[in-house]
Parts: sequence; C-alpha cells; structure tokens
Amino acid sequence: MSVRNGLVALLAEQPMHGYQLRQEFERRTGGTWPLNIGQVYTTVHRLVRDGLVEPVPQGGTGSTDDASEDDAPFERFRLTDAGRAAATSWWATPVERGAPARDELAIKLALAVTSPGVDVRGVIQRQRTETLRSLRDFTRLKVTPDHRRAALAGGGQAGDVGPVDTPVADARADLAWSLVLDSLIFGAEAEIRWLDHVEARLARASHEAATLGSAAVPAVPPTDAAPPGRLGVPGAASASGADR
Amino acid sequence: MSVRNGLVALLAEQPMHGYQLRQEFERRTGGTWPLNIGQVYTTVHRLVRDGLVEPVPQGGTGSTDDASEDDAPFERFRLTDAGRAAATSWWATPVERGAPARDELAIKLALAVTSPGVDVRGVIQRQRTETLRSLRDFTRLKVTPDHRRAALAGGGQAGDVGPVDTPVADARADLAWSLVLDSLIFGAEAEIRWLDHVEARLARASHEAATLGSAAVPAVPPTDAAPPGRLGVPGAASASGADR
DNA sequence: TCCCTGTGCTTACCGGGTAACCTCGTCCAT
DNA sequence: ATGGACGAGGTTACCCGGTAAGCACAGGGA
Repeated sequence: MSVRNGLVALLAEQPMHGYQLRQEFERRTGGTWPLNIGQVYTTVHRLVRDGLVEPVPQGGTGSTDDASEDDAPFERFRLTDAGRAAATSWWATPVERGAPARDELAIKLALAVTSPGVDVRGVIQRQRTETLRSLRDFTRLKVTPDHRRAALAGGGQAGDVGPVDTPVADARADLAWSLVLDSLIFGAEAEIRWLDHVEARLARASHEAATLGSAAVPAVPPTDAAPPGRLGVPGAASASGADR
Repeated sequence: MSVRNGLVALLAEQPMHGYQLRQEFERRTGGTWPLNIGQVYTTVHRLVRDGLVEPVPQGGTGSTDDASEDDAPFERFRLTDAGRAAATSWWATPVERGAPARDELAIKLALAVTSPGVDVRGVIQRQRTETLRSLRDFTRLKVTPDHRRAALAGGGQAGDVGPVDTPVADARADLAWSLVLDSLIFGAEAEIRWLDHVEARLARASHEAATLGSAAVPAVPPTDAAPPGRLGVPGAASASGADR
C-alpha cells in the first residue's frame, strides 16, 4: 500500500501525469526506492477504478484554447473527493505495526536456530558483515550527498544525476532524503544490535547446556542485556530509552 | 523470497507435505507470521517446477507394504540435489541489505515533510503512539509467553494453542520465537528513536528558518502551475508550525 | 538523413498473499 | 446406521506489488 498511498498524497498537491508522479516520488525519497513506471500506471488505474482518482478532462474540443496553457496532450490525473478524503485519512492514521511484515532475516535465523546441522554462528557473522557494509554505505552517502540517487539499488537504470534540481526550492527534498537515510541507518543499527544479541544468547545457551549436563536448554531468562558497543554512527545519536 | 527459502530450509530436514510445512514454519516463528496454506502449495509447486523439490513417489503399487509405515496417502515433498544446493547456498549467503525494501513509514514521512499543509508533527506523534503500543505488546508477550501464537496478527483464524508441543525437543523453538520477538522489539525501538530524531530535526529546521528570516524554504512547486489555493485539505489543520 | 536520447504510456508476466472452496476420514449423537 | 460436525489435507481464483519489454513521438546532433 505504500506506493498507492504515496501516489494519492502526491496527487493531493496537484494533478499530475504518470511520469511526474514517478519523478516526484523519487525526488522526495532521494531515489532510494526507484519506482517502475509500469507500476505507477497500473496503480493509478486501480485508483481510478476505485474512485479515488480521475483523469483531468482533456481540453480536446471546444474551449481548449482560452487562457490556460493547457498544452499537454498527456493524460493527467487528479483526486476525487473520495481521494482527498483518503489522503487526509492516510495522514491521520499511523502505519500499522502490529502484524509486522515478514522479515527474511528474522525468519532465516529462527529456522537456522531450530535446524540441526546449520552453522548459526556463521550465518550471523556473514549477515553482520553484509549489514555493516550497507550501514557504511548509508553513512558515507550521508556525509557525501553524492548528489544522491544512483548509489542504492545497484540495478543498472541509467544514471541521471544531472543538475535537474530546481535550484532553490527543494531544500525540503534534501531534508526528506536525509531523513530517509537516517531511517535506513537506524534500521541497520538495530539489525546489528540484534545480531549481537542473538549471538550472545546462543553462546550463553550452549554454555549452559554444556555445564548443566544435557538438561534441555532452559527456556530463556526473560530479560537480558544488550552488550553492543553502541557503534558510533555519525549523526545517529540515539535519543530515547535504550534497548534492553 | 523469505517463504520460498524457508520452505526449502524446512524440506532440507525431512520430506513433508504441505500442512506439515505450514505447521513447522509457524511453530518455529512462534506464529508471528501465519502462513496461508494456499501460499504453501503454490510456492511448493513453483519449487517443483524449478527443480528444487520433487514429490516423494507414492508407495502406490508393489513394494509399498514392507517395513516402513508409509501409510500417508498424501503427497509429500522432498528436496532434489539442486534443492539441497539451494538450501546450503541460502545459509551461506547473507540477506541482501543494499536495496532496502520499501518502508511505508519512511516513505510516508518523506512525503509528509515535502508536502505543504501536512501536519508532520501530528503524523509523528500518532505514529509514535502506535509503535509504542506494539512495542508494549511485544515486551508483554516476552514476559508472559502466553503460550505464544495468537496475540499478533489480529486476524481471526481459529486459535489452536493446544498442547501440540512435542514435550521436550522444542526448547529450541521457544528460543527461536524469543529471538524473533527480540527482533521485533529492536525494530520497534529503532523506529521510535528515528521518530524522535525526525521530530528534533524538524524542530531545529523550523527554528532556523524562523530566526534567519524567510530566506530559503520557498514555495514547493518545482514545475509549472502552483495554484495559490494551497489545496485546502479538509481537517488537516496544521497544528504546529513545525514545517513550512 | 539517420540515429540517439528522453518523455509519456501500455502490456504481459511473475511472485507474494488471501479467501473460498472441495474431499476425505473419523467421531459421536441421534 | 445414518448423518452431521470437524479436522486434516489440498485446490483454485483472484488481487496486488513489481519488473521488463515495447510503442509512439519529439527534439537534437553528427
């Protein structure tokens, strides 16, 4: 739903056609999540079907020619009343976090831990390397804006970097992109911390199993410590109450 | 790919039929991510198509009746050699974190920050409430194992809790479920921290904008028409001066 | 002239995910 | 015994997110 809702939000600002939607979306997220043009159109058409969006009537016949420079021969879309309602409702409703999305890493480790013969430690170490790598990339991007886009999403897709920026107006877009990056950084840090945590738990469990004889891996003292060295990520000073 | 890979990993332990796959998957993730049976079968059939899995030949004719209690009339699946290779390769390869998955919340805030007339502070506050709520639920679950499942994933789906547990063997499943919960907790904490961070950044930005005169932060529209109307989003009264 | 590039758009296709449905076999009450 | 309820096991149709390939058209050089 994120794309769908995002498009509605963009259309709430002004009518646009498909390419513009894509451009705006990517500009404001710093190109972090490239948006396939096909998806834009199918999504918009679904929105039309659902009555949230309607095509702006083309000036085709008759009154086209007056004042407005409605020269574009392209189909533009705008919100209906229902669409506007959906937009405000989206802003008013938090993103649901209660039936969390499937996380491949969590699933993988859950299965690894319960599968005989899997080298869990190895899995964790390799994952940590990978996650640290991406974390480093993110922080580097943060320091060197690189004139954004590119970078992430390794897939080819011709680079466009160019001086497309409307000179002044989008300090706001820079802010947004910077916040998105922070989000990725915070997420990666949490993942690292979790990996450390898992490793510690496993070490403790296997140690106990060893010393206490075979007695079935006692089920988890409910709480524990979060050891990690707080990994110093520039600009990611943690604000609120620690992890625990 | 998480489900697909997970099924391969499960089948690496022993041949199973669809229902068993679902049970095992849910047991080891503590029911955090309920798996629709239809998805199991379509996924398994794709695996068969791709040569990673094959049905165990039914004991139909002839030699069925010897020693093995191969009494099940149901189709069971097992890995092929290619499947086993895929499994070990999955364990050996970290989950990619470089083209991060779309995160609805990050997208939403990026758009909120760049949209005129959106009450960003309100969005953040509501989200924080929601995320804190789920965080609380997670930690409560952690303290009170509740005999797991249920709880998350509000959708109906008859509860089954029962004493299905194979008495001893799955202290490991408890461990796995506990780790999954930790993962959710770490993620939620990171989200909270990020929300705080965003709020602080916005406060700082708006403060600077205020003291330094109007300077930057001009109108938004990089392209064409900017109907001065500023779109009257009904009910989206900007409570705070955070942005703009 | 021809070709390249960029804009705007369409289409076919795939995989994840859900819901509704079907078939058996077993158990139990009438 | 019969027939309903129920659970295990499985199939199907459908939707949505997402990708790739292609079409049409308009400048702008070499």
